[in-house]
Amino acid sequence: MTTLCDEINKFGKGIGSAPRYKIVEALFSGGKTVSELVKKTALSQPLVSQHLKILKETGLVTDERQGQEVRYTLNTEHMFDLLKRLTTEVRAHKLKK
Amino acid sequence: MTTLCDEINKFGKGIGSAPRYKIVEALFSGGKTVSELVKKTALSQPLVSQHLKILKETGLVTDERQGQEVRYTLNTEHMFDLLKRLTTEVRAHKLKK
DNA sequence: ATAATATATTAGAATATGCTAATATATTGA
DNA sequence: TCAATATATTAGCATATTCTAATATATTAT
Repeated sequence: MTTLCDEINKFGKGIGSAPRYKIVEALFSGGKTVSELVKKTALSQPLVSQHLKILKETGLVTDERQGQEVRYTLNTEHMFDLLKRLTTEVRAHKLKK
Repeated sequence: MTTLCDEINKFGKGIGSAPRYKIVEALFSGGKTVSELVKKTALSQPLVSQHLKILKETGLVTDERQGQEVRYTLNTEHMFDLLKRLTTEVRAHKLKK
């Protein structure tokens, strides 16, 4: 079973890397294909693919093949849920003081 | 100047490391001295100090010397603010779809 | 089937991170 | 001042990450 701790930790791993956050940031404006991400982030194609794989494993993005291309999209439901849970913990601590 | 991107990235670096998240987790129940954190996390004293230094640099904790001891506390204001800003971005994207 | 395009995977070098052991500094009390 | 306790720093090794270059796979069109 995965604890909230593990998930937050994975989330942090995802956005804690500069190139990965660059990719996440690019996805805020909507789903993008790998090529589009390569253009937008100025990272090499293999590197983008490698980081997308990690982002997918951490649950931050989802992918969908569309013919020749693969479109990656922010998994906003998951992110939002995680952020909400973490915010709740932080807020609880804040009020306690 | 520090952008939101940089800050979120630093935040991720902070909680993206297993031992560091362990420390952050221990701090959710209130400020603790280094010794207390060493006990609670079962990590070595130098390691805890090293990670606390990083957590301090990323803005996740603050420290305050109390005589012989140093008490570390979660910087909940900063965390809460960051989470709120990130949540806003994610929510905006979520609604856009 | 073959060529063209998009994406993924792999191997290996470069760099960064995490850890332990040893040592240094800071504070307090005798 | 000296010993005791708490914390911080440093050096060096082990491991993990990041990156590039080369190659593999998948899809589409001819």
